[in-house]
Amino acid sequence: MSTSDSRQRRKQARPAELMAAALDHFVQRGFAATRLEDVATQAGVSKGTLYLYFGSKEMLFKAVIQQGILPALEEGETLLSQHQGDARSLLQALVLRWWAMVGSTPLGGIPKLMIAEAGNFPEVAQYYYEQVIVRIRSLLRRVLQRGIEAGEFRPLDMESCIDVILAPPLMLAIWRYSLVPQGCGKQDPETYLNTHLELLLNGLSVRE
Amino acid sequence: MSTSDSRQRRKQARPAELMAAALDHFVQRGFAATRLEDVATQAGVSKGTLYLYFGSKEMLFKAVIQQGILPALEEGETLLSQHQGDARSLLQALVLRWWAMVGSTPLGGIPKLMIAEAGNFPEVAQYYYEQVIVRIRSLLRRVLQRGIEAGEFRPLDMESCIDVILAPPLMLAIWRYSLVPQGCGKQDPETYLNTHLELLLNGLSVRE
Amino acid sequence: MSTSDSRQRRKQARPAELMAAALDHFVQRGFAATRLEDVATQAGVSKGTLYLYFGSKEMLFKAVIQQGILPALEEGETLLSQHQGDARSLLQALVLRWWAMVGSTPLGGIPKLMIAEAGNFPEVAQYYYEQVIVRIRSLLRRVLQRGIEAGEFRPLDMESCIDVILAPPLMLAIWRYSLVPQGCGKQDPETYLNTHLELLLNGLSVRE
Amino acid sequence: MSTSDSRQRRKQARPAELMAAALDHFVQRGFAATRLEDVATQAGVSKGTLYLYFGSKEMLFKAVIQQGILPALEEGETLLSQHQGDARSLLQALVLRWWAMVGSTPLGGIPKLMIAEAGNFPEVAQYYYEQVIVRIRSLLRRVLQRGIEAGEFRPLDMESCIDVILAPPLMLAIWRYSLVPQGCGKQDPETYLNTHLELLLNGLSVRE
DNA sequence: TATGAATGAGGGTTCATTCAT
DNA sequence: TATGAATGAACCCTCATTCAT
Repeated sequence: MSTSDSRQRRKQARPAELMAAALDHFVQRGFAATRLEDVATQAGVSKGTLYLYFGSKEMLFKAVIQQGILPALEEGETLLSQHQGDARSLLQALVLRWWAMVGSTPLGGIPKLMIAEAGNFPEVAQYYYEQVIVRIRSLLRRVLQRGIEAGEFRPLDMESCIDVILAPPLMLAIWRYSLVPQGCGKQDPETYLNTHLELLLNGLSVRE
Repeated sequence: MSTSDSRQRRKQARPAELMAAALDHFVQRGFAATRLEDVATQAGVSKGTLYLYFGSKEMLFKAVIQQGILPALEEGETLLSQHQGDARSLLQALVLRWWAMVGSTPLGGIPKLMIAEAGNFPEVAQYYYEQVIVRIRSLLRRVLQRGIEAGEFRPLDMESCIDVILAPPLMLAIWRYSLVPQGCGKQDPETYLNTHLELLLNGLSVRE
Repeated sequence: MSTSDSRQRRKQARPAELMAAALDHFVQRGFAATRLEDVATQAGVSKGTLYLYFGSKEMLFKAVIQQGILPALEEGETLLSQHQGDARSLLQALVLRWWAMVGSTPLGGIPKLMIAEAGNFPEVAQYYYEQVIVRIRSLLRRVLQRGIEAGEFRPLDMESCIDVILAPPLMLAIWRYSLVPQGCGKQDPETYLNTHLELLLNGLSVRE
Repeated sequence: MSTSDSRQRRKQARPAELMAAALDHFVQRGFAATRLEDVATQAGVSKGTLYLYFGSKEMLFKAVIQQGILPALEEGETLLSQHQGDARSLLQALVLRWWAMVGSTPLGGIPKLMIAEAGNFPEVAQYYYEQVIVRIRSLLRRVLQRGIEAGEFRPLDMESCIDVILAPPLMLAIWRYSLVPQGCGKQDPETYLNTHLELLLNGLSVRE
């Protein structure tokens, strides 16, 4: 090859580095308040370099979202297809795995970002809804269905249940990128998720 | 009199009208992406008039937040002091009243706004945390305490429980101002809150 | 009126002032090399003010062209409809009037500008062609026709003749805004146009 | 040898290829609007390679002009020194040869380029004026002088005559690189130049 | 010699803010 | 009090230029 390895490797890594820096800033300040120069600086390059990889601020934003949602999806689908146990443990595993693989990583900021910017990027919101939310809901729907059929869970309004299952983990991630960095409140994700699951599974379970 | 009543009334109402318009825009697009001209236009005045009532965009923002959180606080405190029934029904009443009086009104957008802008306005976030979140949590803490003491509720980790109680109503409001306006998903607040309460109260309740 | 006269008058005059300054710069340096800040400064306003009257640099350019071609057209049409004499004197009058009313004024730079920027603004070039060139040619065609029918002029290839009539006055104007300002050559428009007409009319005339 | 002939030839030809590509773009879009990357691409090299041959965009521009004007000069001088016939036929030959050897080739775009960029490159304009225009005018002056002395031409203002002789061929070339490529108007150079010469020589000739 | 990734100055454009009326 | 024309700082984006390979 005519270009050196280190150079090649750098070129390969740049987009990911830039997207990571961009995610940081977008999540912390929002799209409009993020200065591309800050993103570039954080990634260790100059402003112009960004444009070698992303055509515009908006395209960078979209790339950040797209790249950010893939891991979550794969995790979920994989888990569901592999799991063998009962619905209770599956639900538990889903929530805890999501936290471990997504919520607790930088990608955990994407829900906050999408919420904040949905009004400015309707088509990205649409995309996020279809690719992420619809799939996650469908995944949870199948789990609930399985639990109800197995007599583990009470039959409750399915869609509402899904929302109630999702809300606490989502709020955990959102909080992490909004008030917590400002020194407001502390989080104990372990305890929090366990309490959520405890309450949830107890709440779902059939009373004699 | 040289100034008519209607004009007087108008002048009196201006700040509130401007804040309402500003809230609309801030919630929908965020602080940075909101143009003061749009706010002024929606309020039916010119751009310059805004500055007769608010010193800057930032001060307008802070005023919007401050005015927006007062009703919620009053509601909660009133309810707690007046309520006579058991903890279950008090919890239920709190959630449903909050939705009726705050969540379902334009003020319901404030949580989304605070979440989105906390990174850009740390001192507002701090203020919001102390004035709203701390109080609401303390309110819920008292309710839970009462329920546990009365043997209605199981003793669970208090702080986590509070988070879990808050998350679904909050998400309901946030959703309402993020993805739902983009045509993503539909909401049935009644069913949703009832399912939440059903699951929650069942989850909290002591098993024999 | 609520706004003062002087302010109103200023507002009214601004677009013309800005276009005059812009014409100056566009003609001298070309579209791309013209800095809007320079245009604004020359017009005595700030950069931002330009955008109160013209949506973009390109729209300013188009406005400059459009406003710039109107006077020339009116002149020509008026002259033709009013003239009573023979074709020779009409031709002479057309050329000299064009110089007096257009070529020697700042508008005389527009042909150079159009020539330089045609490749960058095809649709403006099209517009200029249809609105200016086609009309001028048609005007000259009628004059030549009249002269031939009256036996004043020899029958020559009409379209080529028109080009040959137009070229010297055009070059006179173009020169004025290209090499002459750089200190290259001097112009004596009177003599030049007279020589042109002398040669032309002699060249057109029928030999016995 | 380590370098093949074809590579050697390539290296030798590079500057000319680059200048040809640059001429194309400069003529079509102007200096400022021309991107060096486009020039390099059209010449089949990378952007950086340009800088191996030309120190800057401006130096490339100057080289293009300098290389572009040499052939025209040689043509003219050669023709004058060789010609034996009368002034009429010499004038005719000059115009037609210029068109054949310069005007109709890519070099025909240089007049348009010089006109457009004179304001941005005064020293290039100066150079062009001295090296090209002054010489061409002096050439034509000698021809006219010869014709007047031989009784072929009427005595008219010499400098104006030169301008009138030059204008139509120049406009022919300029048109070719401005409005014609935008689909405005068609050119028939043969007819056009013949009409020009016909009118011109008739106009110059002495009446009995 | 040739490449193309990287740079950063420059300029178009937006919009919060001011102020004369 | 209300207006809206004017301002200019800020920021996105382009592209001539550099340089490590």
